[in-house]
Amino acid sequence: MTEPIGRRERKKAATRQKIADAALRLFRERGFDAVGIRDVAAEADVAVTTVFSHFASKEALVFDQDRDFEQGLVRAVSERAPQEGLVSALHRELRAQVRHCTSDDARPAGSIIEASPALQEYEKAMRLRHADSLAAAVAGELGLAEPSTACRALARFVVDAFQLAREAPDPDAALDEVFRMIESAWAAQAAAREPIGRRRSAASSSAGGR
Amino acid sequence: MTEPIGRRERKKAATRQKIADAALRLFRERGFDAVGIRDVAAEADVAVTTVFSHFASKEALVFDQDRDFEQGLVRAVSERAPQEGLVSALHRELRAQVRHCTSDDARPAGSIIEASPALQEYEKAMRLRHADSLAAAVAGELGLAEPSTACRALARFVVDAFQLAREAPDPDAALDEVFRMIESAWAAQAAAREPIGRRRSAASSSAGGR
DNA sequence: ACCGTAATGCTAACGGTTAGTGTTTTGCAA
DNA sequence: TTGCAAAACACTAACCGTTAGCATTACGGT
Repeated sequence: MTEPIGRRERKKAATRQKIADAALRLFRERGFDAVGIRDVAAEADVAVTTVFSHFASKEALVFDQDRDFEQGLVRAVSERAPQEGLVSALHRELRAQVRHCTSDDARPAGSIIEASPALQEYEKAMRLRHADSLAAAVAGELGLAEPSTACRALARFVVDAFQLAREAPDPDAALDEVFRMIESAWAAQAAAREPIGRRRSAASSSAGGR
Repeated sequence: MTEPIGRRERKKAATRQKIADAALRLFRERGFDAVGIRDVAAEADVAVTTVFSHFASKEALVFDQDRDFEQGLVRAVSERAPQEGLVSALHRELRAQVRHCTSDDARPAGSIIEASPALQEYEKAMRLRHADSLAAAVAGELGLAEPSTACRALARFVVDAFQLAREAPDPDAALDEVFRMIESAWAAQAAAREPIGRRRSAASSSAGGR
C-alpha cells in the first residue's frame, strides 16, 4: 500500500523532511519572524526555490501535517454511525481534535504558533477554508446539490467552536458549551424547514461519552 | 466637536485623502493586483514612505472607511432600546449593514474586492478581529469583566452571519435564517446559565421590522 | 545505452514593507 | 517677530517572501 516507491520519490521525501526539520529547528530557536526563508534553505542545504517547490509558503512549513483537521471533520459527518446526529458526530470529532492539540504540547508547532501573531492570523484564515469543505460535506450528507445557508452556517459555527475551545482556559468545557449552542441552532433550523412531519434519520442529541 | 483643527491636521488629512483617491482610481482602472504601491505613490505625488505613514498596508487603502462595521456592531448592543434583546439588536444592525453593502454597489470598493481573492482573504481576517471587539462589548453589556465563551461564540456567529448573508443569492433571507439559528443558540446558552429564576431585562425575540 | 522528465540549483528580479537620514512645514512660545 | 521642537514628508537603500528563467543532475522506463 505504501511500498512501490523508487529511489526518486524516497529522495524527494527525504529532502522535504530535511527542509521541514531544519525549519522547525530554526523557528524554535529564533522564532518564526526572525528566521528567513534563505536561512531555512541554507540550514537544510538546499536552494530557496527547492523550499518553495515543497511548501507553498513560509507558513506552510509550520502547518505541514495539519491536513488532519479538515479530513477529520469531513469524515466525521460522512462516516458517522447511521443514527447518530450530525452535530453529535462533529462534537465527538472536535473533542478529540482539541485534546490532541492541547495535550500534545510536545508537538513543537504549538509553541511556535503562539509566539507569532502572523501565524495565528494565517491559521484562522486556513480554518475558514476548512469550513467550506465541511459545508460541502454536510450538504452532501443532506442530499443537497450545493451547500445551503444553514449548512454553511453550521460549518462556520463548528470551526468557531474549535478555535474558541483552544483559546479557552478549559478547552473541554468551552467546547461543550459552544456545542450546546450549535445543537440548539441546528435544531431550530431543522424545525423551520419541516414545520410538522417525519424527521430525517439523523436528528440531534449531543455527544455522550465524556 | 470637529472644529479645533489647525492647518497641520488639515494638510495631513488632505494628503491622506489624496492618496486614498489616487489608489481607488488606479485600482478601479487596472485592478488591485496590477497596481503597485509605487504606482499609487506616484499618482498621488507623494513618497512611498508617506503612503505607509497613512495606511498600514496596501489592503488598508481599500478598506479605508470600513470602521463602520465594527463601530456599528458595538453601538448596536450598547445603545439599544432598554428592553430590546441583544440578538435582536444585532439582527437589525446587520440587516442595515448588509443592505448598505449589497445595494450601494456604487461604492467602488465592492467591485474591487470581488475581483481580488487576496482582498477577500484580508477582509475575512479583518472581520474576525471585529468579532473580538463585539465579544468585549457583549461582555460589558452583561456585566462581565472579560468575554465569556458564550460571548465570544455569539460574536463569531454574528460575524459569520454577515459574511454568509453577503455571499448568498438572497442576502436578506439568508441573514434571517442564520439569525434564527443564533437566536436559538443564545437562548440555549442563557437557559443553561439560569436553570430556573428571574430573567435579565434583556431576553430575546427576533427582530420585527422587515 | 538512451531519452524524457522530475528534482534541484543558480541568478535575478518583482512587489510590499521598513530603517535610516535629511528637509520642509507647522505650531507655539519667548 | 524670531526661534525652536515636533510633525510631515522625501529619498535612498535595503530586507523579505516569492517567482520566472534557465542550466544541471539524477532517475525511470524503453
